Amino acid sequence: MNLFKIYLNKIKKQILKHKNTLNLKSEKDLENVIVENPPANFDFDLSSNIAMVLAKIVKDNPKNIAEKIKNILSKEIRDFSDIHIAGPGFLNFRLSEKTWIKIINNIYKSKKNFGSTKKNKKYNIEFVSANPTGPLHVGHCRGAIFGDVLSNLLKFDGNKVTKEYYINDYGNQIEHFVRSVFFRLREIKFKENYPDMKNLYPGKYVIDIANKILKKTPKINLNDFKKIYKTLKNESLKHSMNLIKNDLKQLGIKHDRFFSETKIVNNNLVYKTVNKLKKNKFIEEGFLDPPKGEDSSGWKKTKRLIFKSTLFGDDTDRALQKNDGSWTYFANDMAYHSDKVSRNYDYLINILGADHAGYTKRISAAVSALSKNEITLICKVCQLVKLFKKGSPFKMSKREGDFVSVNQLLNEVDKNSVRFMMLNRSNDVELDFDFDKVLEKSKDNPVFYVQYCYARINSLFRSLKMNLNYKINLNLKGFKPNIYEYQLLRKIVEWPKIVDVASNKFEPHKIPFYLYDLSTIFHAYWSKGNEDPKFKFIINGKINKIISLKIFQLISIILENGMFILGVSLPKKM
RNA sequence: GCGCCCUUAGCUCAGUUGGAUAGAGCAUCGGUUUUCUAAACCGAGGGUCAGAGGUUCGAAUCCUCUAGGGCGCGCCA
Repeated sequence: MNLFKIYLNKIKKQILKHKNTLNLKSEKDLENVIVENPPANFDFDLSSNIAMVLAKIVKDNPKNIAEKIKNILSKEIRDFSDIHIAGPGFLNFRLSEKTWIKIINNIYKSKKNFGSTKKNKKYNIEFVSANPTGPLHVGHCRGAIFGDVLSNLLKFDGNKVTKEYYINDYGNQIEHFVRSVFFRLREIKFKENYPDMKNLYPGKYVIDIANKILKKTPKINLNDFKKIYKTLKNESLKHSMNLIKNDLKQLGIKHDRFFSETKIVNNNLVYKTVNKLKKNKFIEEGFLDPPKGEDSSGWKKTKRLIFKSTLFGDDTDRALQKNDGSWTYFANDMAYHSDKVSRNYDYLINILGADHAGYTKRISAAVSALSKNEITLICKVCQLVKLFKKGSPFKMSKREGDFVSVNQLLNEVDKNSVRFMMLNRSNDVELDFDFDKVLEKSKDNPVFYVQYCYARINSLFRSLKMNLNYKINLNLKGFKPNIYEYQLLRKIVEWPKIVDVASNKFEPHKIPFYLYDLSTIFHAYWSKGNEDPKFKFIINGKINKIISLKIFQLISIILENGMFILGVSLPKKM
């Protein structure tokens, strides 16, 4: 139900029928033709650049061509009540009232599906994947919400989506973490001082985890770290993953699948993956040069397995083995992605933080190699979140206690505001997150602005003692939208296009921006009744104009669909 | 040194596969409430789209170069 696509096709069809009149050769000539909405100061519904595109091909004046096209279309397409040539050769179209009624009824019928096009693809989205060494902090929030909303968006657009979390439960960081728990346990049990060692995790939650473990197994043997490592690791990770899952739950996020790195190592998936790529000569033994611009004094030039990622657009080839011959993080991740590739998705998406942007080329290269260039890994990088409090920035540092956890954040700020605000920017730009601003109930806070729009519509129906779904029949006689109502209608039919573009380009931020714009036009119209009583919706307890109510129903459908995608609440009363 | 992202109004940012007079919010100034929710609305001022070239009917958008800011560079995860 994308009006612009529908009329693009209708127009193309008619023009091709008359291609001899216009000296056209084939459909290819119409490739760059678009139909979109004209600028707001034109009182028209649709606009096309077709005459200008054709001018280039048939080497004629765009205004002459526009005139010819206008003649053809006004005879062949009955939906238009007016066609107008403007500017350098744009064609502007006004839809007839009859057509509008048809469109409105169609939208109303599609309801929950309005805006959705059945794309029917299978996606895998990996996001968050934070190290299971402690609870989530604010920095994780953006990617988490981005991934969740992108999933909602793609699902709304008719696709199947698997939301996945890769648990990095292997390697040095984990050992440091488990050691931290170990020392906390000794601290509690033997009153030993917690050692002042560089790599230990300082957070209080480590003590909580130690206490939980002690409660469950009070007789745990704490003499030999190596001996109890496996058990202790399992227990510690279980607890830290619970912390993370709980944080995600509070944000309204639930993954479909958790995939463990340890499992990859234990099941020899890395060997299998490496052998596969060795056959294609994408992996070979060799030497790497030390990285430039960094201190390379500790560099060891030894022979090891190397993935030739430069064959797939990376800047340098990548090591798969450490000095001791064990696998690198990348080798394991490659094996993990090999598993994802084997699961037959149409698209793989990874959501990463800005600090991992440098990783995208090599992992994309890996997916290309593994899938014989069949599958593209799409990496979306979320830039940093800058935190503000009372207008001034405050820095988080990884050192003790100096970071804001998701838990703390949600103690201060409502989940709905957090979700909306985190998406109210393109993922490519840094985001200022102001604690005080999200608490405000004003136009400063776009969440409330959009919610208020819905609340007002509901209030209106309440005043009329009507249900929001009250059946309203339109007929030509009563259908006389005013200029504000046309503005709203024109905005309403943009919704499917917004969803389409947002989902094609993986840019969920377009949704909140659109909802805000729609709300702006609504609030403006609402206030017109203050200036001029003839714009009031209720006069003497009765409906003034049927059409405005119908339009508000359409708006509420969009707000419901949009906020559903964002995972933000939509109260009927505020 | 190299890679990714960014540079649009005083500030924070949108800008739909290249389209018409580049748009919002905040801030500033001035107005609107006997009324369906003022959590709102209306008006005013504010621009060399970082700079320079190029591509073309047409560039904030595409290409090249330059300058500035952020993140990163592993045989860590």
